[in-house]
Amino acid sequence: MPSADQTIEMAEMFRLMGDATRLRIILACREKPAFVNELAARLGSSQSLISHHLRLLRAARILKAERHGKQVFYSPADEHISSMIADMVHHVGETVAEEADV
Amino acid sequence: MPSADQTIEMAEMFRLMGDATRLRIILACREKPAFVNELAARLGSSQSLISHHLRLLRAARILKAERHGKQVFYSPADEHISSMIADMVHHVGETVAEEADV
DNA sequence: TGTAGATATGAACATATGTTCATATATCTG
DNA sequence: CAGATATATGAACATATGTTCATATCTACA
Repeated sequence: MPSADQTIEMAEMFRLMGDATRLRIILACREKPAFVNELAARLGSSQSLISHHLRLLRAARILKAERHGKQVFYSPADEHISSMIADMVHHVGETVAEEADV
Repeated sequence: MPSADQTIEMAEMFRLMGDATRLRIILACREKPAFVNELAARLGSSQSLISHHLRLLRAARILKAERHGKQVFYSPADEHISSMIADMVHHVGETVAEEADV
C-alpha cells in the first residue's frame, strides 16, 4: 500500500491524465515532441488552451519544456513517465469496455 | 497512438482514479477486498460517500461487486486492472516529486 | 408480514475545472 | 528601439464534481 502522501500524489497524476485534452497532449508529445504551436495545430485546439494545460503538465513533471529561441519545445519529462503511459496504452489496447450492473 | 475512442476511454479511467477518495477505495480493495461497510470503516468515510464512488468504479469495471446476503463484496474487476494499479504504485514508489519552472 | 441491517440513490450545495477572450511577456529581427 | 511572432497568464463563465443529508431498496429472519 502506498503511503497517504504517495496516494495523493498518484491521484493528482491520474487527475491530470484524466482530461481528454490533456491526455491527447501527453500522447502527442510521446509520439513526437513538439513546439506549442505545433501541438495546438495537431490537436486542433487554441494556443491558449494548450498553453494552460501545458502549464499543469509541466508543473506535475509529466512534460518538460525547453526554449529554442521564440519557441518552447515540449516532451515527456522522463523515461519513467513515458513507460507509465506506455503501460496504460498497452493495457487499454487489450481491453474491451462494456457496461456493468449488479 | 491509441484511437480517439481509446483515448477517451483512457481519460475516463484516469479521471476515476484521479480522485483521492476513489483511489483509496481502489487501493483498499486491492489490498483486501471487502464489504461496503468495511470499506467505509477502513477509510473513515460515510457509507453514502463510499457507495456513490463504488457505483462509478463498478460502472467503469474497475471494481466488481458480489452480493453475499445483505452485504456486497467489492474487489478489483480483473487482473488487468490490478496490474495497471500495481504498475502505477510501483512507478510512484520510485519517484521523488518536486516543482518545475521554465 | 414486519422489522432491522446493509446498501443504493436522489436532491441540493459548494467548489473545482475546462474553456474562451483579451492581454501580457519574451524573443528575434529590421 | 519598433514590430512581429510565439508563448504565457488573468479574468470570467458555464459546467462538472465531490460531499452530505435524507430516504428508498433489498435481504434475512422473527
